[in-house]
Amino acid sequence: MPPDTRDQLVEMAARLLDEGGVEAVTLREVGRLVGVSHNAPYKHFASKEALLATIAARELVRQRTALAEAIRRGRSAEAVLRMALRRYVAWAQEYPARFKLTFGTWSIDSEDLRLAAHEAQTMLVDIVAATQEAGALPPGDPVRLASLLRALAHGAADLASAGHLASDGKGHASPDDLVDDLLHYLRGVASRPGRPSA
Amino acid sequence: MPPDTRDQLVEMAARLLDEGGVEAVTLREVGRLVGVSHNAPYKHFASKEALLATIAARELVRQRTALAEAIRRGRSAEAVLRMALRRYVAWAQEYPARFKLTFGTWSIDSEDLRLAAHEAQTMLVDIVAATQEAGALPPGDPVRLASLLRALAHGAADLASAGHLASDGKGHASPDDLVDDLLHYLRGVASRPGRPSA
DNA sequence: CTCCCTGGTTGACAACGTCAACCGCGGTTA
DNA sequence: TAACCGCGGTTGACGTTGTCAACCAGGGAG
Repeated sequence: MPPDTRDQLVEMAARLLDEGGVEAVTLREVGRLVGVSHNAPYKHFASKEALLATIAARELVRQRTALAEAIRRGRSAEAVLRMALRRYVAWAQEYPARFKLTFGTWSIDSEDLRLAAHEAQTMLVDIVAATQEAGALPPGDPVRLASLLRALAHGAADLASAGHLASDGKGHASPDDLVDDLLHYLRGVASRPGRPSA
Repeated sequence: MPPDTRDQLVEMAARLLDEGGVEAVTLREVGRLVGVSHNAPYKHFASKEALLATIAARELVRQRTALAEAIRRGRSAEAVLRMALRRYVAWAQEYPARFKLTFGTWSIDSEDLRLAAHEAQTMLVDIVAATQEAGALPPGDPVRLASLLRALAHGAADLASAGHLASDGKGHASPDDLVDDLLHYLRGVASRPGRPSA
């Protein structure tokens, strides 16, 4: 069978999302572009939010896949970690609307979404734990350390994509720079005593 | 004069924003609540986005004021820095919609907005520089270090407010915890060699 | 007195999300 | 074979929204 209508709807919605942000995604326009009536999308998605959630879930699955691939090909654990964080910020800058949608507040409560997000997080925690064992990160709860790294990558990407990083010319730092800085600092403290976890 | 219509509009819009998120803010409802006609808001704001931008600017100004106050009363530079970051994440968690609006992508290009944001950033950089001099942060470009700290606080707050931090029970870390972790690590590396700035 | 700006009104329009009703076709089943 | 049913599609309608246009009261400037 040729790509069925549902796939085309998701694809077109993603295109609109990339081109004009989430507010440019309208069910009627999506249907129009696919060549069906303005109400056809409702035969595949319960609501506009459900369609957006489908896009977000697809994006999370892709990210998990890319992460698995990075692990498979990566040399050292630290290299894999750096690559994963770099990929995260690069993706956020190339597709800011998808990024905001995927990691913004989900208006719909989808099991797919939660599962996909959980899997991606678990993989990151594994990478962090491996990097800790390699001595390139300080010891401590790997979940918490992964949260720290993820929060920094997320914040840097979000601020950058909103144009709130380095307003004036001098000390402008890209999200990549900030990720590198943090990894550098953490490696510096890796061989020292004192962990923050109680 | 009693609070003029414009102020009431901003106030009501902020209330709607807090109660139901940005999508709950509608010009017509705002006018309704204030007791004027559905088109009265257009006599004060060119568009819905302009009204939202006004709220964001107001929020930024308040933040700058609070920051200045914290500097005035703070004991050590490090205490002021920690307090500022804590305040940031606490505010984000108490008023998530204002937070997303204020630090999200601005759909309108207001000079007020840029100026207010720039001032707030400058104050943070000053605090960071003072903390560096006190030896509680590693040396290096204070602008870049401030970006690092801000990115972490922002990312942690954003992920938390979207429910993407610590999905499973075990290693759940609050934004405050992550801020503390980062400050702890940075203090640990403060007295060591090796700065990331080239 | 007249003019005009400010802040308010009502009315209209197009677009959107969503609901309801209808419909043709393919497969299941009696 | 014939009746049936659900899936994917249609058209039409409703209420809400952002926004534009036209109109209007009143108060200060000339």
